[in-house]
Amino acid sequence: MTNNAPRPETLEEVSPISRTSLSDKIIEQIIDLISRNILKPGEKLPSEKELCKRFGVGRTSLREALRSLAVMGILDGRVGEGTFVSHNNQRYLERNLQWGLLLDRKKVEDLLETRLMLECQTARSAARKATPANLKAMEATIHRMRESVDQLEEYLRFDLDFHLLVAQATQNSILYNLLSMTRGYLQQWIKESLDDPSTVKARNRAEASIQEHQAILQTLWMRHAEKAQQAMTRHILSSSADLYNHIEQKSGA
Amino acid sequence: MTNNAPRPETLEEVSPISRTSLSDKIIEQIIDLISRNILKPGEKLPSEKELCKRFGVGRTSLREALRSLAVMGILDGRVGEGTFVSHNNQRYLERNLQWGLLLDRKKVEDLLETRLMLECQTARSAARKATPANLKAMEATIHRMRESVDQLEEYLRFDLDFHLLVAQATQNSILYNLLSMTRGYLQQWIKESLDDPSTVKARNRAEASIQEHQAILQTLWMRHAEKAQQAMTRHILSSSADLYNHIEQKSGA
DNA sequence: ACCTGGTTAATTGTCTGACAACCTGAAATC
DNA sequence: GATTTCAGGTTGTCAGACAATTAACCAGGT
Repeated sequence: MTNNAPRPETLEEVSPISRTSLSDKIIEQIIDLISRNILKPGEKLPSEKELCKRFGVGRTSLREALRSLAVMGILDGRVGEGTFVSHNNQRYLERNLQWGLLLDRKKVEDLLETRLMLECQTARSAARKATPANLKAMEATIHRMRESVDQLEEYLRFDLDFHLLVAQATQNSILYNLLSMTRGYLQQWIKESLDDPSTVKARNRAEASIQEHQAILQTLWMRHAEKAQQAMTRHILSSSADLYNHIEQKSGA
Repeated sequence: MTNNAPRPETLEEVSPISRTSLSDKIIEQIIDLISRNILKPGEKLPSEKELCKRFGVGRTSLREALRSLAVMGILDGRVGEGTFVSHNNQRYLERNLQWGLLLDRKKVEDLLETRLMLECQTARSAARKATPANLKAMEATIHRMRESVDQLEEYLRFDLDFHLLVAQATQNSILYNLLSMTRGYLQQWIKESLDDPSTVKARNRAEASIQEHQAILQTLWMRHAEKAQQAMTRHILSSSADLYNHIEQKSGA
């Protein structure tokens, strides 16, 4: 992001100078403050007037920066209260992919394929790195799925939780973010497809799904990477089947 | 994004009303126009004054929207010329993930692990979907790598090209974007590590690398998904080895 | 015909001041 | 003590102005 291009040696290498706007610089500074944990999640920023004085810029530039960060989900402006650092930076990628996919619909199939890859590789990695605490948490989540098998909303939330727990067990935050955003975006389609009367009974699907989750968890306990990957692949494929039908049917109509 | 929450049936379900700001609504409208291809990539938007009249808002709100879209890489404002729809929406994800990584400046190791997963799965998918034209393009790129084996900059560019061609062959734009982003972010580390005198001779590494690329291409011609994945995995692992050394050494110092 | 320079109009970038909508907390009132 | 009211602060929005930059046009020289 910063302009540290090498000094051009020949005329070919001259690059257009970056006339970064003031708000761009402000954005970089604020992101830097957050990444160095000087601005902590949930914390309130100084007022706009105060920030204007400190940055030495007008309110326009400052506001454009704050607004951009708010749209990206990094800041959160509340009228009459102030501007706060969003406490869930983790959801940042998720939110942004949504903007991106709004640009580029039709990509649900791509998303499904990507998700399959991410999930099965995540399972593989989790089999190696998961701690007993991670696995116990997954166990508890499966239990909650079983209890809420008749409440679609809750059930789906626990389902999502399970997959996020697997991703978390890899201790790879990038992987976690990627998986979280793909799944987050698919969530609405999943719900739609389960509400679709033409699909197999949601209830049956849910119980089969619980079995699959259990199977995945077993392979993780066994720390068997290969089997974990296979179990996850099976699960994703079968849970994607309804989705594909739903999508084809919808696009055909 | 739009507020289509169900009408609350009970008091429990009342949700905080979304006081979406004007600029949020403008952003949604512009994104919608772009996604429906009414605003085409590269096209010029009306001037800010004109847009203010059409949207019926002040210049502040409009500018905050345009600025946010510019930061996300969707629009591109040029002083004295106008505001344009960015012609490479493809770069959108890349750009945003970079912002995300700035927030989360944790480990390059996570990135390397993620890259390994993406690349080997990409190769697998490419083995199924690549067209002869795709494969010929890869062949040409390997040829160029061989010719520029003594010019680090060029060589690395072709190397990157090859991997992007593989990703492109999957015909999955999301996968392509994710891979492009991870690799793009690692590029600077890769160059650093090859300049590092303590690593094995760059020249030797480059020639070994060309062999590996050739091997990958062969498996793709054979349309053998399993072998493609293996070949790519080998390649990434061996190309990552130097990187790991370089990083450990650097963080140790 | 081609280049050169200057002028002008249009456009984005930035600043300032103002007002509206809103929240918080303390003072005033019951 | 509980409730209402009010004052101050904060974000959201608007309007006007100027600066910086660009494109386009036009006249003049070669």
